[in-house]
Amino acid sequence: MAPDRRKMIVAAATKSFSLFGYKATTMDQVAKLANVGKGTIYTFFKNKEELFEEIISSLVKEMIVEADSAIQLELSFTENVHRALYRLLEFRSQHQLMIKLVQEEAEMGTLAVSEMLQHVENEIIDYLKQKIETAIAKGAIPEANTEITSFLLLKMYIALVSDWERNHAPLSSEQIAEIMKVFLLKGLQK
Amino acid sequence: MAPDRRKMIVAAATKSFSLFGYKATTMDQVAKLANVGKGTIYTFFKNKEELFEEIISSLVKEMIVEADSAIQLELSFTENVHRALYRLLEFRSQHQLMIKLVQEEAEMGTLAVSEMLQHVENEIIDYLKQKIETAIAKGAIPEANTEITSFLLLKMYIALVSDWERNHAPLSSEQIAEIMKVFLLKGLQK
DNA sequence: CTATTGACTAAATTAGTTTTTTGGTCAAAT
DNA sequence: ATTTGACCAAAAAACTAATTTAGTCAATAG
Repeated sequence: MAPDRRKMIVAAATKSFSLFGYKATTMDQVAKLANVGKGTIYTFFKNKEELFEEIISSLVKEMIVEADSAIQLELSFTENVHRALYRLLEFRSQHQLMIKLVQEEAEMGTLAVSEMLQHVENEIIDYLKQKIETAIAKGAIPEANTEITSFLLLKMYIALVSDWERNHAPLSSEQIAEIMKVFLLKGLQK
Repeated sequence: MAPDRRKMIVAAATKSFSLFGYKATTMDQVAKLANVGKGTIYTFFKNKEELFEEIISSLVKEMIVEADSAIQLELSFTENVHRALYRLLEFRSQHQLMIKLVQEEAEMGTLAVSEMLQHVENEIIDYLKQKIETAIAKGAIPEANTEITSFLLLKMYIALVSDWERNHAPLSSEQIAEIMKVFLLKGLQK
């Protein structure tokens, strides 16, 4: 049974990116961790960035599985939006690789990392967009610009979960759900 | 009529900060621009940062005057929130000093500048908070956590006006007003 | 006397140079 | 047909020297 070199490489790179970040991970290190010659990496991946892309791509798939598993058909659309988003942001704050990448972007501003995080954000927005389109088709919510709506939903969520904590004590899931309800359901108008 | 040295210094520093940013402005330069010996600056201000603070403090006052002038009593609360916020973000994108500081934060990450922009943001949130409290007292909108609500309102606005433009064509004032209405007034629920 | 100044200094920043590291290649080995 | 690691150019880091700058304070001016 020959070891699957490709998988070893991806596993090693994932581990190293999670531990040290993108920039501080060297291809020599990945090769050593994967018990593989450095050249072998380049038979599977064009370069470091493509290896990174593959890993992020898997990560996004994982996230979507997570979000989907949070959705329950018997609940309302609004409730499910909250549940899916909350699961996604929990994922972001609990997965070692995501934590490291967010940190690397903040501290060093590594370009490849910024691009990749932007990409992840866009994927999440696309995911939300699809859910919103389905809800509109089913007549569950009124028509709207789905691109802007999904964009704004995510931004609101990030504001509540991450930005808020810069100056205040973190909000509980229940508090966030309550706030979302005010904005999504009733609006501020009496 | 002795020239008011303090005013000359503040004027010179404002000009230089607007033109070159915080870091690239030297105290020698400010002194020369203000036709004043460098030591004189330090009889009025403890250090460079305190001089900066005074200028930002004036800026915030200007912004509040701007926002207030956008408010019209005969319009609805929601409409006025939109008008005031729009005026504030217009201010940010049109005032030379603000433009320069936002740019300096993005490009160089100057700490003193980041702190000052955070301070400006907090002042805006405080301003919104007062308006919301008044509206609640008048019974115009339902009760809510005013701290979170004002925070979220600003974040939504910045998302629509600034973040959106990273990947899309800018939204017009009318479009933004429409989106705000959906979220503040009606919610997404049918 | 008080208010103002600019030469002065310690500390920080920048510029220039050398050394080390790193992504990627490819001839040799398996 | 795969895999490898010595090798290379280019990028990054480390180091140093030279310059700049915030802030001080003894001398000066009014």
